[in-house]
Amino acid sequence: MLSKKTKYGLKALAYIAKQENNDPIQIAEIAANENISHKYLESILLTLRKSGVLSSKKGKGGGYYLLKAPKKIPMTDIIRILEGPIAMVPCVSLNYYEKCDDCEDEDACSVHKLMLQVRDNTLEVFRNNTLADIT
Amino acid sequence: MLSKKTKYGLKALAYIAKQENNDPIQIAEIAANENISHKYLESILLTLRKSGVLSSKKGKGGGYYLLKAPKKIPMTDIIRILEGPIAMVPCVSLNYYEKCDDCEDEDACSVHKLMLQVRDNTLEVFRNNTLADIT
DNA sequence: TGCAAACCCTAGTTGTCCGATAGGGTTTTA
DNA sequence: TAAAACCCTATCGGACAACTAGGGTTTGCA
Repeated sequence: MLSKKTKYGLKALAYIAKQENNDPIQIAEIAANENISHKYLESILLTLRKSGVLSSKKGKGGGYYLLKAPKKIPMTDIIRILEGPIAMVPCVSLNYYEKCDDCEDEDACSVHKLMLQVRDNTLEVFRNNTLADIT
Repeated sequence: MLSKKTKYGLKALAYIAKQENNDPIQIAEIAANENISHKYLESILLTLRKSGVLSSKKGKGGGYYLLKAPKKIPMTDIIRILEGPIAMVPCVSLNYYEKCDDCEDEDACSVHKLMLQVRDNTLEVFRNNTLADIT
């Protein structure tokens, strides 16, 4: 299941990317248009800023804006920042690999093989979609 | 993330399917070989029995056995029983559809479109794999 | 016929994490 | 200099995952 955090984050990014120019957009505007709690969205955008997807301008007339062109921002980046691993089990994760407590031999594990296939397919979708594609 | 419940369930089913004949296999044997807590596995197998994937024989020499041939049991069935929806958001789920609180127009939702792609790809993997394929 | 092997079933427990809220602090611009 | 806006930390309730406890019931075999 996709967390609300990721969902809200994606919607907010899409909202920002939709703008004609790259002027800063205020949290309040996004929150109102996408039906997201203002404070909660704030914490999400903060995460995205710290990860280098967004930057912000303080003070009156400030807000958040993209650091790169939407078509240069693949979904894999955003999902990994907000949701964490794309794989369904840590033992097939590229960026968050972890060995299972049970099962000694990964190659012999039935779940492992299946989840590898799922990961590859999901990854392909996220790699083929940029922020520009979902606006 | 795949729950342990699903993971254990898959491993147990694969273990049962691996046997030459269809004699009942005891919980204790599976638990020992797959490193799963006996009691916890018991509750998982119970779920699978109630869902019609497994049947069981009581008493001495009893255990669990498959009701159908492994190649007749698609992963979609098992995943849905143990994990629930395959989709990452309820609004793109075939079997567990639910409207989002936020977003009025699904067709205009950026997340919706993306997650539809993910669902279709994941579904394809689960449809193309049966229990026989992961043994 | 009795005992032990095995499944059957319901509840509870413990810990973690999501989703959100509270309450301020700091910076900037008009 | 005041208001607008982002910045940051802490907290919290509720839900859920992952077991655990503790028995009940059925069955096969000596």
